[in-house]
Amino acid sequence: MASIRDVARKAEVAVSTVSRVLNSSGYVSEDTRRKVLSAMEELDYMPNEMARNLFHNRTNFIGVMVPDISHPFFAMVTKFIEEELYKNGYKVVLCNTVEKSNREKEFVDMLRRRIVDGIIMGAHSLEIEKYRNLNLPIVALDRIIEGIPNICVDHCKGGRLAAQALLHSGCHNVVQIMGCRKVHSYSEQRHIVFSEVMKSHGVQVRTVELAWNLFNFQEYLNVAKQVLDKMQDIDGIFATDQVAMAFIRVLLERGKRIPQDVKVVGYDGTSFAEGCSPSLTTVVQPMADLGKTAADSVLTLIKGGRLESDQILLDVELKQGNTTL
Amino acid sequence: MASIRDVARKAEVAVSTVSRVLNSSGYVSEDTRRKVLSAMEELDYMPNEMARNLFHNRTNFIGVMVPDISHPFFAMVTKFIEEELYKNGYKVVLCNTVEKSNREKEFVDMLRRRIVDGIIMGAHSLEIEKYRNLNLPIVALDRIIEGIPNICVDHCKGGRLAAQALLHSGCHNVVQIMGCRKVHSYSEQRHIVFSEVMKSHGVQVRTVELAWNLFNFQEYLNVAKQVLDKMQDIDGIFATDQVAMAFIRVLLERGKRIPQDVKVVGYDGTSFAEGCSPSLTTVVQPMADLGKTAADSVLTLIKGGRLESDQILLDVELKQGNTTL
DNA sequence: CGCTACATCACGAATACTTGCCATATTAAT
DNA sequence: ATTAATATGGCAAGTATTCGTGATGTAGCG
Repeated sequence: MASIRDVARKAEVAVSTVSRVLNSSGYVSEDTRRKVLSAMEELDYMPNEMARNLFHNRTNFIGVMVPDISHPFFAMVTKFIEEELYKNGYKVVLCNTVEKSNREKEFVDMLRRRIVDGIIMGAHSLEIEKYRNLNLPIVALDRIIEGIPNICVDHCKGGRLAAQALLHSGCHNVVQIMGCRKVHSYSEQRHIVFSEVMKSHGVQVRTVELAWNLFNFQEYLNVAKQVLDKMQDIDGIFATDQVAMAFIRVLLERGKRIPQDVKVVGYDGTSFAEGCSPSLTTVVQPMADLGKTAADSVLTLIKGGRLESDQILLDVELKQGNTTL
Repeated sequence: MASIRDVARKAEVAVSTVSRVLNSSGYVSEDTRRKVLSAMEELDYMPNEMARNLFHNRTNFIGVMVPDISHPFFAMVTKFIEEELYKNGYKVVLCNTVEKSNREKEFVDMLRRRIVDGIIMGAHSLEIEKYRNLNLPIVALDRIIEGIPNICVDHCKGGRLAAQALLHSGCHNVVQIMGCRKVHSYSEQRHIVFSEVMKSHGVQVRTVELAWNLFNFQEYLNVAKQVLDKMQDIDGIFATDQVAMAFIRVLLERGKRIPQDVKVVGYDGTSFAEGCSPSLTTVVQPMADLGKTAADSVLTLIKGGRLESDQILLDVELKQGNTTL
């Protein structure tokens, strides 16, 4: 493929002149300009971005790390991240981490090897110590890593909203399904608050913890069956949308009526929740905002700026569906 | 950050020696080797990948273009693409195209600017002419572009399977919802075959075409309402999972029983189909295979190899749910 | 012991490609 | 003629790799 040198040769000018035409910088006569432009066209020249990047010491890539891109929540957030980054001239390098814990370290190394300019860390990790206090353009998505700014969702409010929804619906005996505790996510908060609120109203709460890195609907169905086998008397369920859907399916199969017999509140607000029948009452996370804010934050860090706060907290809302009263 | 020069200086050897240690090539005495290694450690040196790439003229990036990463089908396929590429030392650059038709051209330009080594084109396009016969490492995912190899799904069989499912359930009057015809996708075939099979059995088929780039559940609900308003007598529906879900929701809201009154067959086999209640009978696309094959195909092209065929056709299966008899 | 031949090791220069700064050259205006 | 503005060229920087070449060291043979 043609290089800037080939263009220069063809247009009979110096390489630097071609560069000037390319970047519309400095002085170039209209005549030369045309010559260069037509040489470019003839040779079908495209500037080599790698050489450019080497010079500028940037890549315009941002690494986005998620546990599972096929999970609706992460897919949606990633979509908004991509959109915002694209608007700012950056591209997304995608990385799935499920069941590959060492990839997180690799990913941070990508930053140090100048493969990406920044990282949005939306993944769950078991070895956060590895990249503490790196002081590189990294932001965490809904996770707490010491020394790394995070964009989180107000899970306390989320837990409270979920609790209130089930309380209003008259639940007395509920179960909540939470992610693996080993994952240092701020989202644990919602289960703590949920529990507190429920208990303060005299409602019995049982908590079931999922295994690490579980993102598979069949597994969710198994969990639902096990839980419902063990706890036949529950009248309320709080879990992420997908897990909630699995419970609904098992409950309906067992002849329970929703919401009359059992109430269900989801968490996430993915299209899952609106797509199903009955539609799920769920705590909606601000995925668009989350994505945009995360993107803007890394960009700020890359530009050498500082974030206003080390923790940005975004709001959640309850979306009423037909699984609660 | 430290460069190879800094390491060389510190270890008191030539830059090229450091390079040899780095790449374990050529002769390096054990002594020198140790010196270099410890200098690297001390300086926390990481080779600059950009410079490497410039020299080798490769980036180890593959562009993956999808209309909407938040759509479960594309999210799932992307996941498998990423997995396979990762195994082969490549990384995914993600690009969403919905409502940005010029991005496809930009994306192909990325190839020519050496930003990515290859492209998997899973997007719908209105201007395929732009990158016909480019002879670059591009493969199309379930789309037909002249001169570009494609990995497709046997939509003929898919259409037949869907038709048979509705026939077996005793439908007499069905509607199928198809994507925008402007999108040159091989998936049109399923609707043609579906129609043929149904008609050959004396079943009336009506076809509704969606607008271009429609990936939003609310819109699907609107379409479902409109269609059901207009065609009150239909007893069978064939559409992609998400659209099918919208129909189910509207049907249930209107007091119809599924599958007694209306049968529904989906297409895709995303987790949507298994997550909902009633579970959807659907034609399952081989998403894992699709992703892996697409990834392997670009890699073959990048290595200068040739694909066995310009069209690779993957199999589909019917997954029986509770929306047909 | 000394010389040749070969293996081993290290280095400099060239390469990849673009950009930015400095220097030089040309033209026009005062 | 001097200054300013315009136009172009040349070279270095940015970093890692590879190749050719020179410099050692070692072994074998006469």
